[in-house]
Amino acid sequence: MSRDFLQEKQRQRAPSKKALETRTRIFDAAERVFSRHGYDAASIRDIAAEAGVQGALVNHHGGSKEELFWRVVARRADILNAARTEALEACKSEGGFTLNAALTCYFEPYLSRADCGDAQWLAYARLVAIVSSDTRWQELASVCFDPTAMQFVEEIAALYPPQASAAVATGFVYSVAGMLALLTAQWRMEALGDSRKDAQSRLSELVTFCAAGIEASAAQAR
Amino acid sequence: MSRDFLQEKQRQRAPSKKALETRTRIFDAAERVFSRHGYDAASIRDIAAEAGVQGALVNHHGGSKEELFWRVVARRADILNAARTEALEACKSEGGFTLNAALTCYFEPYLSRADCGDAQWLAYARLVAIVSSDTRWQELASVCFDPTAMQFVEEIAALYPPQASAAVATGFVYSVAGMLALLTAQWRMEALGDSRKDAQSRLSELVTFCAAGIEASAAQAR
DNA sequence: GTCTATAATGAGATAGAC
DNA sequence: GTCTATCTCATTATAGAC
Repeated sequence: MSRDFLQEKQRQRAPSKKALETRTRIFDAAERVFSRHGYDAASIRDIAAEAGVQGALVNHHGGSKEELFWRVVARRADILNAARTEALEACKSEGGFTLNAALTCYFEPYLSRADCGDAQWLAYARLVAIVSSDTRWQELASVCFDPTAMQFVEEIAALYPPQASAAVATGFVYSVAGMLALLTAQWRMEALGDSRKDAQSRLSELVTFCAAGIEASAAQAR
Repeated sequence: MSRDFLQEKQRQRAPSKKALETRTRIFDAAERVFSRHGYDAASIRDIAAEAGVQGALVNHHGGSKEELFWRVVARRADILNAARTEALEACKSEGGFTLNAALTCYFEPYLSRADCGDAQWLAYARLVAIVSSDTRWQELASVCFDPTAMQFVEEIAALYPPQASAAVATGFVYSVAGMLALLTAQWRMEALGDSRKDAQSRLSELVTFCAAGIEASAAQAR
């Protein structure tokens, strides 16, 4: 598997408006079903039923099951990465670049979309968690997420001496794991005694947690 | 599904030595196959082949696929929880109880087994990651992991004023997410520029990261 | 682009002999 | 306890009509 098929092949003619709507409906349905059941337990039939189309149409628009998953993940990754990079650039040009600001620029574009009631973005969060935790999706992760993550890691590492850069990279992975936990493991937090709900204050608490963690790790590596 | 079947039902007579070996071989094989492919993508046939037995025998010893998964997860959870609680008690009775010590008591029993070359414990790490990140295994997690986790959360929360307890619970979930990331996402750390390997120093860095994070979150909640 | 129908495969589970 | 054989079901994917 490679990213090749993510490039739409040259079409004979532009797709009709109706076809595009159907395709979007299928991709949205796939996103929800994959997020509910995971990759393997999700079936093309489930996805077709959720989208209100026939199974064959899912294959037509999405290709094989694995291709469909790649496409669904890549679709929002592009939006997300653009928002993250843009926030980072804005932050740097305003001269207020700090560790806390960098983490906020990375987390916020995601959390604001997911936490504020958009079911599709919330579903997408679980897809990212799946991709991030399974070596099976290593190449997909490296295509969709690593370039932007690398950019952030380098910017943050520049705040510290060179010998701390490995600690920063690891701290960033811990931070992303924390972000995904916030999106997918609130049930565990509740089970352990945290029933707070406010999304904004959870974001700021996550940033506090991760920034302190990276700061301490980098200081120890000095 | 409930935990009922985790209680071995009364047997007519004690199982033979050979039968116990076979059972262990099947459980070990299931652990490896589940960890490689995830729950859904793992098949009973794969597990049987890995154990060198017939498929029917897997059902005989493990019950249904879902029961088998429960049993495999519960098997090591008992060992792990005992080691964690014991370390915590030892630490308290020596009077050296701190946040860092508590986190070390929770992480170390796991990481020392997983990082130091034991393939079965390493495989088990991925099972825990699966259980912790999917609401489908919510009940399993609450049976196997929540009681001990709760104990640690309460001990840690006692170090802070009451209004910080929710932040401590959330910080603990972030910390466990970090521990799982260390065990299952080293490939991401390498992709982002950390190629260090030493297990002992990674444990101490993880503790540094999480302790600083919890400390800062608790301080903010004050 | 969309549908129906179906091919081809592999899954989990069990019956019953030994 | 262990094996062989088989049942039953669901899966992905495609062929071909419209």
